[in-house]
Parts: sequence; structure tokens; C-alpha cells
Amino acid sequence: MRRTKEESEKTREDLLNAAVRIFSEKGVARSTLDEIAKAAGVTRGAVYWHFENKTQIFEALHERLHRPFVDMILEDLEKDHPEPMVQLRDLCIQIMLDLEKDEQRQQTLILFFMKSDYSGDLAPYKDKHREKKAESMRLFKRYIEKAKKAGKLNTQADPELLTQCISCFMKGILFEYLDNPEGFDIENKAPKLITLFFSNLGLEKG
Amino acid sequence: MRRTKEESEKTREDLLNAAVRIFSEKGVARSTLDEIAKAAGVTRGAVYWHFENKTQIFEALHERLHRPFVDMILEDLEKDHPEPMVQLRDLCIQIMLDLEKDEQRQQTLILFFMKSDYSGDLAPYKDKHREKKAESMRLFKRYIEKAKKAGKLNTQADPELLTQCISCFMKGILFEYLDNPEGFDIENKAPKLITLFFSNLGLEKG
DNA sequence: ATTTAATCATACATTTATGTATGTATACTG
DNA sequence: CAGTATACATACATAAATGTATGATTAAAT
Repeated sequence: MRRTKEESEKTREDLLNAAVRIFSEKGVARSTLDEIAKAAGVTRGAVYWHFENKTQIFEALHERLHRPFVDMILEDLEKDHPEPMVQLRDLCIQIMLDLEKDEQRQQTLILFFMKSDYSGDLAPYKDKHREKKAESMRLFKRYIEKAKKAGKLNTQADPELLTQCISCFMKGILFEYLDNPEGFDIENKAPKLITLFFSNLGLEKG
Repeated sequence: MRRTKEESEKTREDLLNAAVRIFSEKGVARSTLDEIAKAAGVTRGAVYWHFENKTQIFEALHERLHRPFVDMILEDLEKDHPEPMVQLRDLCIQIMLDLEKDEQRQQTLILFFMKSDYSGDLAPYKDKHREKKAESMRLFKRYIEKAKKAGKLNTQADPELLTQCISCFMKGILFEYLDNPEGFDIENKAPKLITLFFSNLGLEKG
């Protein structure tokens, strides 16, 4: 059954796509390699060929989630926006609106936020994933520093604190949404919530 | 080995306390009834005597978490504070400061927020627990409605949206803190973050 | 055209947790 | 004080997932 290289790569992708679905539905711990294999139309043999074990699938999925996110922000940061805080606000809104259309991304976030306990085999990845998150937080901070340099921010405003504030808020929205995607009208609420949050957030001079 | 009623009740409490620790460390799915039993100084026989299975322990823990929280807010709502939004802000701060001193509560929140996937046997409890959360969100809303009635709020401010905004923010802080309790200086940061968040949050007339 | 090795499928052994059945000592009840 | 039900401990049967070993097929290398 030796497949061609492209077929093999497709099998790997199928396995990852299946894993996202299964993991996000049943949780990492309760998910079986056999389930994932069957959902991808193969057997466990294929799984053990492409990955060492369940943990390695988990890790591969995180890489696939994080990289495009960082790239998107880095690209946005290149732009020379006159109001960095408005730019950041709009980015936050856009992130949420994009998420609604990308079910795969939703499932991946659900998987890492709510369906993985980071214990046992997954424990070593807790710090690693936290560091990746810290990396994107530093990117958020850049917007705020840009705003401060441009004099668009309260002089006493603390970029670090503001960053954490925004990070907490965004994470909160993400959780509330992902916890109940149908019940949370993100397309309508996200812009309102984020706009409300950003209004007067260290913007006016004090 | 028939124990007295008090001893029996203590065994039950020991089991629940052990379960909080084990669940929050290893996740519900990975935790073994044998581990819990041994941590409580008994055997699985005692577990199956007091509870049907792991799921029932899980549910008992949620009840023990939620009830005192609701009671605390209900009591606070009784007070006649001149500035309901300030009262709500201070409540939020107090919740965080209290949490720092209550390790058992921390572990319980960790368990329900990050260590339970709500799949399999736990799935039926997802809606139930969500409803309990919605209940406490309605309590938060009461503060805001109080503020609006007292004319302390922007006339266009939407209590529902404000409630959601605060709920998201609080949940975000909780997650950031619980994700890394040692790295997140809650005693110092929580008051600052929450004060920053509440400053000008629909407060001034528009 | 062979040979090789990549890409899986299949079969098996091991482990581990669960649920239940049973044993047992003792607090309580009449 | 005898009997019963309580509060567990112990033992066993079952199930399910994992890892590994091996088999089979064929793309690709020579």
C-alpha cells in the first residue's frame, strides 16, 4: 500500500484535521487514536507511522494554530496607522469576526483552551505554549507603545498594564464565545463589546 | 469497619477534598478513583459507597463551589451603596483578592475551567453548569440596573452589554491568573486591572 | 527489471481503570 | 444483647486503549 509522497502528505493532513475535530469534541484525554484514524479513513498503523503518539499530534496542531496568527499581527504592525489604538481595536474585532467563519480554527482554540488539561504527557507543553502566548502578547504591546510614542495615549498610561488588560478581555470574550458559539452572537456582539472596552481606555489625556 | 456517622461524613469530605486536588492536578479524565481514594486514605470501596462514580464526585464539587459564591453576591446586593458601579468594581476586586488566599477555591476553579472537558460522562453537566453561571451573571446585572436607576450611568448604556463586558473581563483575568498563579501577581494587579477597566465604563453622562 | 524501502494494515501482548461482587467488622436498634 | 444494616476493604471479571511486531503492497531508486 505504499502511496505516493503527495498521498502520504494528504494522509497526514487528514489525520490532523480529524484530530482537531475529535479532540475538540471529546477532549484530548478521552480521544482514541483509533477514532482519529477511522475519522481520517485509515487505521492506527497510519497514525503511528506519521506520529510518535497522541502527544505529538497535539503538538503539531498547536504549531498549525499559532504560526498564522503571529504572521497576521506582524503584517498588520507593518502598516503605518495614524491611531495605533484604533488599529489595535479594529484588529481585535477582526480577529473575532474572522474566527466566526473559520470553524477549524474555532475547534482548534476550543481544543487548546478547554479540552486539554496539560497534565500527564501534555504537561511538558504547558510552558512551551504559554511562551508562545506571551510572544503574541508582546506583539499587542507594540501597538500600545506605538500609540504612546505618537502621543495618542495618556502620559501616565502603563503599556504593560494596558496590554494585560486587553489580553484578559480578549481571552474572556474568546472563552464566552467558544463555550457556546450558537448562543453568543459574535458577529453582532464582538464589535460592540470591544468598542465599549476600548472607549476611554487610557485614550484621553489625563 | 462500620464507622460512626461523623466519621463517615468526614470520609466523604476527605474524598471531595482529595478529588479537588487530584482533579485540578491531573484533569478529571486522567484522574483515577484509586488515586483519589488513596489520597483520602481509603480504598475505592469507600468511593463507591459514597458516590456512584467519578462523575458524581465532579458534580458534588461544582455544587460546593457555586453556592457560597452566589450567597456572597446576594448578601452584597442587599447593601445600599451610593455608587453601585463602584460597589460592583470593589466586589470584583474583592473576589480576586479572596481567591488568592483560598487555595482550595483556586484548585476548584482550575478544575472546572481548565481540567474538565465536559465530554463523555461529563457532557450532561455542561448546560447545567452554564445555567449556574448565567445565574451569577444576572446577579452582576442587578448592580448595573441599580446604577442606571440611580442615574449614575450613561443613559444610553446597555446593562446587558455592560454585564457581558464585565463578565468577559473577569473570566479573562481568572484564566490568566489560574493559568499561572505564581507568575500573575494578583494581589497587586487585580485592583489595578479592574480599576482601569471600570474607569469611565459607561459612567459619565453622554 | 530487480531491489529496496516507504506507507500503511493487521494481529497480538500488555497495561490500566472500571464496576461489581463479596467479605468483614462494628455502630446502632429494638 | 442479639440482629441488622452500615461503612468500608478486598478480590475478580471485563473492557478498552496503547505500543509493538509483523505482514503486505507498491512507488521509487538503481
